[in-house]
Amino acid sequence: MEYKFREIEKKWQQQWINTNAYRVLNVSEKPKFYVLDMFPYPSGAGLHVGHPLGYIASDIYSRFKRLKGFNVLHPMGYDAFGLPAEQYAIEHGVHPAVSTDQNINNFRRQLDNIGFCYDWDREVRTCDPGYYKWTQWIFLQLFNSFYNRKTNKAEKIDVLIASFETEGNASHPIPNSQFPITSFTAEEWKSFDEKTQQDILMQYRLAYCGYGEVNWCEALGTVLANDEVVNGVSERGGHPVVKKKLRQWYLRITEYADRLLEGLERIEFSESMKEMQTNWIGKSSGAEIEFKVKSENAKDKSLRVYTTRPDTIFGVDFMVVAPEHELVDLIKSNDQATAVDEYIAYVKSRSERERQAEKKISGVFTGAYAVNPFNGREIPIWISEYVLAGYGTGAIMAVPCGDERDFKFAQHFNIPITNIIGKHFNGEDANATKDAILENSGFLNGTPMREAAEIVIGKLEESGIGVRKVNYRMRDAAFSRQRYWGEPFPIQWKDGTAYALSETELPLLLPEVDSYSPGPEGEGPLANIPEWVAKELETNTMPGYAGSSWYFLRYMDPHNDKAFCDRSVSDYWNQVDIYIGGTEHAVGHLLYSRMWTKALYDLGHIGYDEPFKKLVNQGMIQGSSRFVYRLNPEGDEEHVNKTKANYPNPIFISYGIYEKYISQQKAHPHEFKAFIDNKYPGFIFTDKMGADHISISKLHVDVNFVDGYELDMDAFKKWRNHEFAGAEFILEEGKYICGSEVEKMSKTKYNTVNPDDLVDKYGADTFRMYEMFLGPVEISKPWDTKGIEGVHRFLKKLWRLFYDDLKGQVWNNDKATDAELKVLHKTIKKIEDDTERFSFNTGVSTFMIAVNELSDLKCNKKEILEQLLILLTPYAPHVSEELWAALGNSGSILDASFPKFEAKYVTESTKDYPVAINGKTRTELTLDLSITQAEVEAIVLNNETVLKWLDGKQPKKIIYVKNKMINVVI
RNA sequence: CCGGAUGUGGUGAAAUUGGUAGACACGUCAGACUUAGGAUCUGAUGCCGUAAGGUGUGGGGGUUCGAGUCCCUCCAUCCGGACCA
Repeated sequence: MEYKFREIEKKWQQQWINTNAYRVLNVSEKPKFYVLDMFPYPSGAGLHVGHPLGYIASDIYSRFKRLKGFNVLHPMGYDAFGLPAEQYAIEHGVHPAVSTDQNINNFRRQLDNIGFCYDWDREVRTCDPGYYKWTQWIFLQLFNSFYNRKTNKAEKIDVLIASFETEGNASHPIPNSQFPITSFTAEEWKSFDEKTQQDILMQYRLAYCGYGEVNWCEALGTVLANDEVVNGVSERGGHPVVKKKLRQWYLRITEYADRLLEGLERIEFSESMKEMQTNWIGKSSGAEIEFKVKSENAKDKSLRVYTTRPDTIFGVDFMVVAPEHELVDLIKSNDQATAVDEYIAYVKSRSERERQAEKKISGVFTGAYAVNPFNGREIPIWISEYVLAGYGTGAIMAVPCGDERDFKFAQHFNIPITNIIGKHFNGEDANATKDAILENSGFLNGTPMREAAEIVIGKLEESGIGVRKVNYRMRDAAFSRQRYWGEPFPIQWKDGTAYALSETELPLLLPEVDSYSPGPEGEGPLANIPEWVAKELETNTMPGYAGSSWYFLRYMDPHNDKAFCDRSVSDYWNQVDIYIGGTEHAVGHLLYSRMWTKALYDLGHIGYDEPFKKLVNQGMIQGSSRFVYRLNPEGDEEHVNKTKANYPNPIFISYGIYEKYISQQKAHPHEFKAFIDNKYPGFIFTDKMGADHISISKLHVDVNFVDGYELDMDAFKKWRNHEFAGAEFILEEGKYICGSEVEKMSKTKYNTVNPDDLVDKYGADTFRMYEMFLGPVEISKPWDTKGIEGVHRFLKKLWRLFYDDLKGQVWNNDKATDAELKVLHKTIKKIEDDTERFSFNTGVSTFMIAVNELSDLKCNKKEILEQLLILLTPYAPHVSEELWAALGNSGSILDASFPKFEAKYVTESTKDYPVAINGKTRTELTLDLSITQAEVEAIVLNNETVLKWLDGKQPKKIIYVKNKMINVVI
């Protein structure tokens, strides 16, 4: 009987649907376990072999945990709002909901093909009103909350209002220093009109509306978050991005900066992932110092700077302010006014990209001076674009002997440099050391730098000219898009003030629109709908990460229409035990989800403040592209036409020949000409100067008709509507060999491999095991289908332990021998270890070894095979289920329990152990591990070879290593 | 420039706490069965050497009876952040 994987897999997939085999209940006697995949954005391109890698890993782990007796939550859904569907709508006029739906159906079909154990009853789609109702609801929780710095958590805005009514804002100063009102009493609060009160409250809300510089992408017609902008262009599409002031919604994630940092210590993320988040948050501590300004045009002004190195205060040789700094216009001297204006005009003319790309030193002196508060020294104030308006105070104190950029600036403009670090400064490079003893530093002379910072901060605070200050690089997260395909904000405007809709009005449905193009003045498409605008509803929509910041909670209680997730349910499922996905979400999704979880926790809606206990990053599967090399006619027009007439068919040369004659390092055009002239006389043109004109195009060829590197020439001729039907090939050793390169897997590079094709050819079980067999889940690697045969052979070999092609059923009820039991129990132990530590590649190997050994032993015993199948279930569920039933078991193997290994079969009792002498030469002794240490010594010391080596000397010591090796030291 | 990770055969990779490096598979070679083989099975396969033997985990150094594994240093590759004061 043959292994008919197609029939088997179809049959069991249907059976699992019929029996609801993967239904998970929220009530169980068993301990819970939550395994989560990062849900996909359903793109039109469908799945390629790279996508399921993480899904297969999580599927294996879920099934394993189920066998181990856990109630496992393992859901799947779709991150369905987002730009590509909207772009598609603009270009093709198809409603995003329609194209998204189609894409989801296709994804689902592809996923089902592979045999995943998702509980599809729990599927979520972020674009579903039943889902985004709760996204809007959570937004309202954020809108109606503020961050109480006293209690260090989010609280209801009512708490804040009550506090204002009794004591003004003394306990809760306004976080935004730019806001015109700074402090007020209870009476003043009560006297404010409604609009003023609302404006003030907006300064505190966790989700708030404000004006700010945003990353505006003209091509996409929308605002992008910082992490969606890469090197000055949009992450998606690579369009230029500029800064623009717009009314925007924000999340006050900066209030959570410290807790986001602290939380990293409690969760299992990879070092690099933690590092990325830490960098993104960018916490630094230092001081803000106020310098009095001496300027002919401005009196009583002072310049506030932020520094992490207050210990270098005596090394300040100049000050630098950002070109956008508010003081610039006030303090510029009459002499310098023209130069300053010119410089600012120059800076404005430069785009963000130019500023990033060419970092040349530029700047201008303002003509004003700042006064060092400790020694009264007058320090020139400069303007330069290397100081950023958005960070700190937009002004710095420059210490050229200790800071590279300051040093270069001083050098460039010939500003004298004060050395406060003695021999640590060589006059040629700045030295940012903290180990120096301070010199030229007034009262700090002789003080180690590490101690000086504290002393300076103390003095500053004492005299009121500065404060200790912690700064973060992270900005509040922009939370609105001028787009259609996203969640509408449950916000209504009245007289320029935003009000929350009541919860009973949710979901606020996304309306139909006639056109997906932007509304007036950079507003979203919703601004084109008269009824929407008449009701003064917010015309922005939420960004892609809104729905994905909490989806892991919805899976727990997906059909609840009373709450986003019942508290008792989230208490049961608790944190995601293991979360699997790519590294690309390091500073986006993973940070936002953590913040939302913390906010929901603060407000009492869930019982934990970190969503993911452990994160596993799956590697990317790259494409391994294949190339063919086409010889093009080249030379003067006459020659080209002649060649085209003589040789109308495209000519392709094999990679080896291309390598030999053409590839850049070793081009031999003359030899190549001679070679080609043999077959195609006159093809290559040699001009009067004797130069050979050779033109070769390197073309991507579909990897699906290249076997390894060898091109299937017939398939190639039929490719792309017979575009190359008449192709001629110059072969090497009778074959056409393709060139190769590792690139991103993409349709345009013809290097995608569709899982459907592989499942069709080898079966889902083979496909699953092969993806795991490729290597560790975390490692990125190019796809190579070559080895899949080996895994397929393994499953066929397994099958033959049960069925013989001729004899039919061969398994029997004989009693297993010790040798057979040993194979089984060794395998149980190894599979348990491998699977538990996510080493699925060695897991697959372990099965191969087991089946090889059982084949060698000719073991067809049910007693052994049955247990082996249970182990195999997570990896190859279909074939396990089939053979499990064949052995006469009535229930599903999914409900079996993972076998326990018996120690006596795993630790061997007798074996030949090597004896090392001085760790070098080895000889063999047969020992029984049950004997005592003294007996071992006696045997070792009476061993002939050892005696010879000892040569009458006493051994210094005998070392026992792990019951495995014994080392005699002479 | 800073930070993180990784370097093991022709290839993907094992080696879980420092203990016989290269498991398992691909590929290659040889053989068996076969009209045939892109089916199946058996054997060989790190490198040098006919062999005995030597040598070998990016290079150099160190700790240890013993190092792929630990420490120092250099090199290479990949990823991330880059004017953040």
